[in-house]
Amino acid sequence: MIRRTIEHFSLEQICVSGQCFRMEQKGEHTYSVIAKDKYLEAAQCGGETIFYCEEEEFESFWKNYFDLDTDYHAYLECIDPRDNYLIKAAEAGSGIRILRQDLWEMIVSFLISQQNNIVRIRRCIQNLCEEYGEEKEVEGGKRYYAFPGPEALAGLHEEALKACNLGYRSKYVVRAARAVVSGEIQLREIETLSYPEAKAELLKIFGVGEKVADCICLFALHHTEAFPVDTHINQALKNHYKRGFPKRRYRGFQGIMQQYIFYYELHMGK
DNA sequence: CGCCAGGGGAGCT
DNA sequence: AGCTCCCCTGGC
Repeated sequence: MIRRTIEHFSLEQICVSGQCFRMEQKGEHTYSVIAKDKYLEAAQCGGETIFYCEEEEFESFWKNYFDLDTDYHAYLECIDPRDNYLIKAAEAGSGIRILRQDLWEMIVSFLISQQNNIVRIRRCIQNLCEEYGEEKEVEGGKRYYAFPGPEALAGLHEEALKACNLGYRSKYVVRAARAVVSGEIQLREIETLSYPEAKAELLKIFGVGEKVADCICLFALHHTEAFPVDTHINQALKNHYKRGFPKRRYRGFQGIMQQYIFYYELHMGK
């Protein structure tokens, strides 16, 4: 069990920020997360966060996963004080972190996300994991399912994934899995590339377009200059940035600002 | 039953 | 860059 007081960190905000589909609220202050083959429960009371895991696992995995070594205060400080909208958005979502998630998981998750809502995306991924992920067990006896690797999905027929509720996105996932297994798409190599190079590689995957590629770059590769534009962001840009979002001002970390805006649009209503 | 929207994408021009 | 068409579920 690890206790930490962390500035600009909110499990609740991260959970509903829409970048992770395997994090859920368990109790009033408690959350569970599954990432790769790992399971974590965490709680937040006041300014203190409790991670229910061994120190070794916290240090070697979760600390990096939650991006705890990054100074988000510095990002918040950069915001144009005259930009009332962004100031409000960032205040509302100041506890958001850009998680460092697994590349394959993000490819599949955001392939599934297209023309889909968050509740259903979560269900699709849960179905996928329960059906094809390896079953794991934590000490308390609690069972969970790891995310299925490309090998586990490459041999499937499209119809099999339709049973997981993926609908027409099934073929995207199966084809992506085959591309990885065949070596046509090399995940380890993509991880070493710059943002434009990685994005170009990801765009080669059937079913991956601009928006999905940017989500993968931001949430898996931590290319914080990626600025995914979906319908909500598009709406916000139309309403608040008629002359375009000031990407120059936030060069290199527009993606952080995107998350504040996305969170604000989705949860603070309009 | 029909209609439509939900964090798009492919394939055109 | 902008357009059309495609695609699957769930809610109304």
